[in-house]
Amino acid sequence: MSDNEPKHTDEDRGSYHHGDLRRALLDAMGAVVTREGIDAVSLRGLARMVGVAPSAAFRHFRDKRALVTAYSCEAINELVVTARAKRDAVEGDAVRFEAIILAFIGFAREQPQRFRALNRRELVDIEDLDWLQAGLAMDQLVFETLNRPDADANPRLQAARNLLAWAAVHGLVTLAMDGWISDADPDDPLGAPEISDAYRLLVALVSQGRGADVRF
Amino acid sequence: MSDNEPKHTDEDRGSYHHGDLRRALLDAMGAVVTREGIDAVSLRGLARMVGVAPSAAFRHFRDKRALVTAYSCEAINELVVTARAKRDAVEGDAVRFEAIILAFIGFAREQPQRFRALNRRELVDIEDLDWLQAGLAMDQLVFETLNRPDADANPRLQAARNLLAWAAVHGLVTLAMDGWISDADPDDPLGAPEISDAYRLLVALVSQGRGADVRF
DNA sequence: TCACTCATGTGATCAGTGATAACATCAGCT
DNA sequence: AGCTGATGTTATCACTGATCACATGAGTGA
Repeated sequence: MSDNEPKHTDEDRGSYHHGDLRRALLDAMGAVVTREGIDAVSLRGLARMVGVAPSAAFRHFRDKRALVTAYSCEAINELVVTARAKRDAVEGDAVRFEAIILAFIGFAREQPQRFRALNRRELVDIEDLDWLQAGLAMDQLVFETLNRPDADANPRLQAARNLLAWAAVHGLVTLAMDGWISDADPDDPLGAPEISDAYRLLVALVSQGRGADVRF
Repeated sequence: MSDNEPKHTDEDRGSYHHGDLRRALLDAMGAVVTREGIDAVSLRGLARMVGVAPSAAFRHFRDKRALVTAYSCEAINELVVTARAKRDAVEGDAVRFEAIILAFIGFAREQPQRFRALNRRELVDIEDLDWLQAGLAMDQLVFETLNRPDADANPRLQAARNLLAWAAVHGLVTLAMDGWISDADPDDPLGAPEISDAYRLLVALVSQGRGADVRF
């Protein structure tokens, strides 16, 4: 073969030395995060996986924080895209609201380590423009779905409902993911009947402004 | 002075070499956590603060995880004690419920780094007996307060309400603490009017089973 | 075609980390 | 008095993030 590669043995290949080391590092990081969580990520480990010297990573990321930020960015964007798609696939305010919630819960349940990494705000560079933009997109998605026109509601009450809904979903997901409540029931869509009950109550509250008349 | 101490210069003093190195390490850790967060804690750093060789710490803690576990234990126990005291200082189910919630929110707002450390479940040894017991005490406190006798309520609905309340409070606190929502308003008891609104809505929901008729 | 340049990767090295082992020391008991 | 065990020290290891000088090769312009 005429293209005698350097010492790399992996499936890199591309134009330059490595091809796209930045991508390769992010992909390797994805694998590590999925397998062992974001705290197990090390620059040297990623470099080893990709077959490159540790210092090479610093050509593409100023420091580890920048790497984590870029990873977080991509994860947020993916979450936003899939959530928006699921929301836009259905009609009706209440259903769309529910679709968004379920998209978040689904993401958290399918890729717990990835979702958990998203919320480790202290690990990212909160000045990073890409990251800020991704966060903005997520906020916008959430609020454009929650803040639906609701003629006869007091706007302040409506805001309170939305924040409470956001917090409750976040809390349910976080508590389950961190092991404070079990969500291992395979028969239940949300992992446990109690969680599903709480979720239904929440939906009823936000959709109808009431909760007492939910039937179980 | 007849008690010629070893080379320590600090305010240790006690019976043996150091006095109570275990305590001193935990106290030093408390200082670091409060100032810079739990991720900034290093065994060597603590040993340096206390004026002792790094390896000395391993005489009192099997590894770093054990140290963090012990710290978490003490923090949980303190939270439980103060929350229970605040709850028992008032009368009436609804008021006691609110007192517990406010105790948790207060702890989180007054000692954010400490509270955040509490929730880093992946950092502790979840087999540790002391830690398990502390967690049990907290669960018990929460549930003995939330699960008040409520004759005419469907138990499943009641459980859903309680879980939703727990999750919502946890979510509000977490979101605020992690900077997803601002809670820096000095005029508001919970840090921001939106948070207070959401909190009032939650209390109304859980206390009365409704939310639509809250006045703002 | 040739030389220049800049992006990319290498190797050596640094300080800091958790952890372990061999050694030293002191308290308290017999 | 002397033994023993708890406690602390010193030395060392493998690992981490980070930085430096240096090498190499892709692409460009003359």
